[in-house]
Amino acid sequence: MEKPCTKVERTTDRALTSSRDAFIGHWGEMGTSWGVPRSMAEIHALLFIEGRGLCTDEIMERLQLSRGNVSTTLRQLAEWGIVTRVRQRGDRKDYFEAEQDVWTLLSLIVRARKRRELEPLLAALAEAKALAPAPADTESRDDRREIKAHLKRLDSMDDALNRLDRLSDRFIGRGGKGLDVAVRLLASLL
Amino acid sequence: MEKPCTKVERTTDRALTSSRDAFIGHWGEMGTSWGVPRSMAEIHALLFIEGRGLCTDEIMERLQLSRGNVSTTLRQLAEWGIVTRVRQRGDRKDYFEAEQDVWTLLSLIVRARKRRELEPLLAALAEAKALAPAPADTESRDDRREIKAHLKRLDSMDDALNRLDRLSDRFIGRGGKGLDVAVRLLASLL
DNA sequence: GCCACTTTTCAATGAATACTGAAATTCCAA
DNA sequence: TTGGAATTTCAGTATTCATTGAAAAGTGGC
Repeated sequence: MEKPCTKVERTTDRALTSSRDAFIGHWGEMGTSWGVPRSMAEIHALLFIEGRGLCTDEIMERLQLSRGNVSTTLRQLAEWGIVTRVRQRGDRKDYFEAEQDVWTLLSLIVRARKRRELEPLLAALAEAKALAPAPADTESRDDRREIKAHLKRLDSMDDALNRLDRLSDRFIGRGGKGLDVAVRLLASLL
Repeated sequence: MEKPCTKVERTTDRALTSSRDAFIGHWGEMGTSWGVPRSMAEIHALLFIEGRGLCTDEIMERLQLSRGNVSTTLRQLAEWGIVTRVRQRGDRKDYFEAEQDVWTLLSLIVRARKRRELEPLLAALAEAKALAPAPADTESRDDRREIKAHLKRLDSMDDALNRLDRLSDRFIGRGGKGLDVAVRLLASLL
């Protein structure tokens, strides 16, 4: 026979689950528009919002994803440092838990994308500069002007991105609270 | 018969073009990993690096894209404010030119994405909060604890994203140099 | 108001990417 | 070491998303 509290328990759980589902759904949605596979964003959201370590099977079950997908995605999230693998002794399964501090989380995301995308782009800009002709005296006046304008565009882009690169090194590099500090600093300065 | 300078001209042009192509290619590549269609990033890159107004046909020709694609993409870029439509009198064609100031460009990008993605996410977080059960006295001690932890997660996320939202309003909202100022400020503070 | 030209729309196509699931591999407790 | 449990890999499949191109709508000059 059920205790009276069972009913209450169930509605509580149901509400919690639907709140979590809403978060997971929207986080996944956001992911897609930022070039992150929906299932990766969802897995991360699930781990974040549960706030405890989950094993592969729990994640598969809850999000209805294949084992391969979950395994691969968890490894990537772990590489980015957003999720950590935890082993419980006496249990062979791996458990995964998500970084719970939001500023640390954001830092980790920014760091990963900076490495994967900003740095290659900076290299590419250098390449484009190298490819450009030098504004030598042998060129016509118009050519020299055009070349200079071209180089100026590349330089201004390079300069801005380099600034951002260095800034993120300073405020995001290693450790968690740098971003938090930077944001509070800026907010206080207005 | 060719004049001697023609040869020089051509190599200059070729070098300029290959430098531009490199930029366009890499910018397009970057776009895809940020959820921006390759052709959109390429069109923007072309307009930026040419630094002058181009018409639809020139863009189609240069990037080998269909008319429909170019037309649609230009309209979106114009909506974002990254590109402006210019009409030359005595010519029915529309010409498009890209914002040339990099900080203004970055501001416009941030602003557009904030509207399209950050703000909906904030609304979604509010929804998730509303869906969560209240930690009422009728709940068991454990339930209350779990509910509170859940709300705390949602709140910390909400708080961080709201801060970013307000910061960007302050430094990015209308006008171009806000981002530049913010970045220089932060850089000087370290 | 008509004609020539330009832009926009959208259903169909194609390309890229994510996902699956079963086989191969690794791992560890006994 | 071995057996069973867990994880990883990967070729194939599905899905999603960008792109095309032709037809429709719009636009301005005459």
